[in-house]
Formats: sequence, structure tokens, C-alpha cells
Amino acid sequence: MLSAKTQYAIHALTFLGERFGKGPIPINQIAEHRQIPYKFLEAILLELRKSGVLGSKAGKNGGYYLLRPPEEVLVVDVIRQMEGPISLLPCVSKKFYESCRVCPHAEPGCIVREFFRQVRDATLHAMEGRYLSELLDPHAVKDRLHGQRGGKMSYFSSTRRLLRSIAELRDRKRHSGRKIAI
Amino acid sequence: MLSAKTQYAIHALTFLGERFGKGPIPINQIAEHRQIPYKFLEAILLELRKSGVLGSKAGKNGGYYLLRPPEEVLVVDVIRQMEGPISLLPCVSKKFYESCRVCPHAEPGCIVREFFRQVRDATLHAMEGRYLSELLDPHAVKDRLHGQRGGKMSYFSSTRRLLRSIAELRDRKRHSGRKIAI
DNA sequence: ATATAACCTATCGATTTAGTAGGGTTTAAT
DNA sequence: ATTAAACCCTACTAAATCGATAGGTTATAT
Repeated sequence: MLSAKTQYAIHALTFLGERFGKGPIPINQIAEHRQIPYKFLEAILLELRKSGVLGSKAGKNGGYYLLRPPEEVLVVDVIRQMEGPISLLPCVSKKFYESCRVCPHAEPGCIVREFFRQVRDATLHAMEGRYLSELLDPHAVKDRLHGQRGGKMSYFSSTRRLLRSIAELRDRKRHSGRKIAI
Repeated sequence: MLSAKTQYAIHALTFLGERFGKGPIPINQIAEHRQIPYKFLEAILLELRKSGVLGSKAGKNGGYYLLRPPEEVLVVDVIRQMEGPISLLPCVSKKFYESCRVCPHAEPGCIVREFFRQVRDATLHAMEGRYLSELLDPHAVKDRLHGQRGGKMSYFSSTRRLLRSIAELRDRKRHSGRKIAI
């Protein structure tokens, strides 16, 4: 299970994603809308800023904002950043590899290890190429587009266009043959 | 990541699986072969017995043993027993469902929830229908068969037969349409 | 200057983790 | 009956993690 911290982080990021391009959003706004304890959220956002996901601006009209558009923020990266390894065993993790406590030399033939490698492959496959943009509330995103484009576009044309661009981006990434470590 | 307890449990069960049919195996034998602290392992085996996976026999020549053959022990059941939910969010778990802290009413349209439901489906699909028998060291299983059948069978015929029966069992279960909850 | 808002350090109680210690009970081979 | 071997149970502990909270510092728009 994901810790409360990670869950809060994801929901905070969706809030910021839905308001991408609208300038810095203050912590209390996020905290109120998403029901997250202010001080806890403060620490989470600070961590996300230090890990390069968010930018911040101090002082009046300050707050936090995504450094890149939600279409380019990998959900799996956020989870790894906050939670650590996706793998169920340390010895099948690439990003957080540690030797197993039962077979410290990680024998290549370890059959338990092989099983959990398959599990992590399945989990990772479901996560890879999935972006923050896919977790946003379409209604909020609509507002965001209206805000940027002056509200000239219809709901249907704007969201259809957005969804198409997301699908294209995701498809490109999925078939790029890029190895994604776990 | 799985806790040390769960990892130890799995390895202890493989040890017992490889010796299934040979009567009770004492704790210290498992502890020594699998490098698990004796007292910690004792607690783990006790828990596995209470949850119906293992049987035990006290006294001289006593020990622990699998109540059913390894071909019938689901790995995912062991993980759930020791570790809890497989899901990454409480609100997508069937066996351990709890409401999400961000949306307490678990709105059916929650897009974050949908994402993590897909992830848990993928993880579960990799686990479902996988049995303890698939995690056993073939060499140890060979010995077990030799022990039971008096060593008359050749290595190849015995293991081939075993592997075929495992594959058949797994295939039956995989296509039985049985819903496996998470 | 003032209000606002991020930044930083430190702490804190509760829970979980990964064990350890020691003794009591039951079984069974002799 | 003795006694060794193993199960069973309670309690404890040191460390880490979790889920926050407190309070002061720095930056910035007005």
C-alpha cells in the first residue's frame, strides 16, 4: 500500500496539473480543496520541489507549480520518488537494488526471484507510459484550457483535442522500445 | 516491498514444499538451511499454522509440514496472509477495502482510483494461479519424488511429469473464469 | 512597512519492524 | 518414568517509519 504521504502527493499533483499554466498555487488552496493537513502537505511539496517535479515562488502571490506540463510527468516517477521501489523484493529492483536476505549473492537461477521479477514486470507494464495528465479531472482541465485560450473553444473540441494528444504521446512512448527500470 | 517476515515465510514454505510428504520438519532445520533467525522463524511458522497453511507436530521427531501439497498452495494467499493487501490504494482493495482518505465516499468516477485499479489488476494477473510448487528447487523436488517412489524413476521422467502436471493444473485454474479478489 | 507565503529545523506520539529472551507445555523415543 | 526434542506463549526492546505539528526565518508583491 502507498503511504498517506504518497497518496497526498499524487492528489496534490493532480490539483496542480489541473491548474498548470495559471501561475503558483499556494499550499492552503491545495490543502483545503483536497483535504490534506496543511503542515504535512507543506513537507510533501517541499520534497517534490527538491526532487525536481515542482517549482516554487515565495512571498505574496507565491506558491507551487509544475515545472513541466502534466502530459510529461510520469506517474511512476512520482511514486518512486515518494515511496521507493515498486518491486516486492529488493533483489529484483533496478532503481533500488539490494541483495536478498535469503540468498545474498542473488543467484541468477533463484526461482523465487524469477517469480517476483515477473510480478514487478506486470506491475510496471501497467504503470509505464502513464502520465499525470491521465489522472486529471476533465472538467478542471477544460477550465484550464478555457483560461489559456480565452474560453473560445467548446468543451467537446478542447477536451477531444487534449485526449487525442495524450493518447498520441502515450502511444509514442509505449512503442519507443525504451527500457523502463523499476 | 515485502517485509522480512513475508520473505522468510515464502522461503520457509519452499523449504517445506520441497520436503512435502516427508513428515514434520523441525524449525532449526529450516532456520539453518535458509539463514533465518530461529526465534523469528518460530513466530512466522506459528502464524502460518494458525492461518491454516501449515500443520505441526510437537515432541520428538516433530516439526512443521504443509497441510496440502505445494501444487495447491496459492502464493498470493500467502502474501495476503502475511503482508495484507496487494493493492496500492485501500479503495481498490476487495479483501482489505477501506475508503480513500482523499475521497471518503469512493466516487465511482474517481480517475485516480481507476488508474490504481488497473495497476492492481496487472499485478494480480501475474500472481493469480501461481502455486508454491512453481517456486521449488527442481533438484530438491527430485529428491522428494525419489524418496516417495523409492528412487526408481529417472531424474528426467520424474521432473518432466511433475512440471507437466503443474502446467496443467495452472492452466485449468487460469481458464476456470474464477474471480480472484485482491 | 505590511501582509503573504514559502522555507527550514525540530520534535513528537503512535505504530510497525525485526528481532531477542526465557520459560511453560506437549509429545514420544527410550 | 525419564528426558530430550519440539511446540507454544508472553513479554520486551531497539530502531525505523508514519503521520503529522510547532515555531521561527526568508522572500516578495503591494
